[in-house]
Amino acid sequence: MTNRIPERASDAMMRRLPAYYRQLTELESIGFIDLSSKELARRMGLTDSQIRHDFNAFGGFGRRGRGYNVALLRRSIGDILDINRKHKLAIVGAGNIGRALSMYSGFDSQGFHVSVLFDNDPALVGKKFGGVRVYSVSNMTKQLQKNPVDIAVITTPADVAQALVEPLVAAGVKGIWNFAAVDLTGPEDVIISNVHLTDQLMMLTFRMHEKQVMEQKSAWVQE
Amino acid sequence: MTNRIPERASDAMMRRLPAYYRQLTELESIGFIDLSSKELARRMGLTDSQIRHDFNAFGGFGRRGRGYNVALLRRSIGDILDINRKHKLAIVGAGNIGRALSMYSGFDSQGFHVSVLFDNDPALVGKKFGGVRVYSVSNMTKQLQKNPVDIAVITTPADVAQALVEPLVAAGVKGIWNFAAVDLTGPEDVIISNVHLTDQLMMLTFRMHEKQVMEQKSAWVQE
DNA sequence: TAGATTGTTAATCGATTAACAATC
DNA sequence: TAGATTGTTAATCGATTAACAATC
Repeated sequence: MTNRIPERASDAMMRRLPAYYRQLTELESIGFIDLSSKELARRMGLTDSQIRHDFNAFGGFGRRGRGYNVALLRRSIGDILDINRKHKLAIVGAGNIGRALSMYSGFDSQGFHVSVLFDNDPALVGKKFGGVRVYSVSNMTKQLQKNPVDIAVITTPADVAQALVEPLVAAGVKGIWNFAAVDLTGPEDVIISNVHLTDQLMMLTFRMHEKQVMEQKSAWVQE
Repeated sequence: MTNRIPERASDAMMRRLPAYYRQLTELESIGFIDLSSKELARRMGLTDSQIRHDFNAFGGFGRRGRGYNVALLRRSIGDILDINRKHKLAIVGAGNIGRALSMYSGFDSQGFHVSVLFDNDPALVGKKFGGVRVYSVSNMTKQLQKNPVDIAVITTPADVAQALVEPLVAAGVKGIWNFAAVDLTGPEDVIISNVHLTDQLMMLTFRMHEKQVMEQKSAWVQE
């Protein structure tokens, strides 16, 4: 028997997984029991072939001739995403973004629980935002030893962000969601996602501009 | 002469453009004048071939034997991204996320200026966050006629988000950055970017879980 | 059984990388 | 001129789509 080490999923496929999960949650809630790849493809703007390919990369959850059981499929994709359990989050940086994320209502319902905030500002330490208490960064290691978290969200100024990675990893953090405007690096067994909010706005203006240029060109050719 | 309509850039390439821009801004600030694709590749973890390919899709900004002039290249990519001019933003929804984004310091320095906030809550109307005044959503159309914006940022509850698209588009908005937990749709000449914050956390847990499983499998095979 | 639809392999398409002539 | 490095075409790689046998 070969113990095939599963290949790393491509970024393109990974990005589809939460979308599948959302769509299936929606379909389950409106009473769908069975679902064909064709119907799911229609709703999501994908091809049925791609959907079957994606699901099969993780083992195949359907029945020939019948389609997929929506509840089972949703649960299976939840397992793949590892969201059928709770995840604890620490937010480091209790500024605007950090406080907003700690009060964001969409996380808890998906099993993401913000359990602690950290900040350097003595004026913020001891305060609570969204029911989450702010601790001093100087007590971060001690605090995370008492109450470990899976994921750290970094919302500090860019210049102090990299220095946080080492103590966070030492405290057992396995994933970092970084909103500071730098590309953070860390040990290879820790997943780091660098968000770069302004990049997203730049991609928006790029597509806006691209569309505008294409329309001009297209009108010009027609003349 | 053929008037080739430029092809739509792939998502993969588009995502590299802001990263190029950031890297070049950094290199310019530390005094680089010329730069080879090889050196840029090394710094960004890409191949030199891909970099030359990317730049050439937009016309080619280098000189054989010499490399690229950093300042010129940065400016050229800024033109492609359309960020060498100011963009005005309206934020619709003055809740946690909306207020945080209005106070976020990273936008203005890149030419993204939040000029107005809208909210339904009478308790918020008239207040200011980050120097930006909150207006009632019922006055949105009138207000945007007086002070038009390029981009709308939607940070409302999911159930009211879609209804905002039509009036925003009618008021001249060409791009929508949507943080509400729905996929918004609009006319095809408007660019809509649906963020889905929880999707990003799910992708993080997916990679964390994937890594964990791969390590277990790998250890198991070695036994 | 007949019709439907998966799981899976083969074909196609597009993106990345390699190679090298052009030229600074 | 010799060395360096782009611009650009060709080769390769990987992802998407098509096709169809398996089977509910």
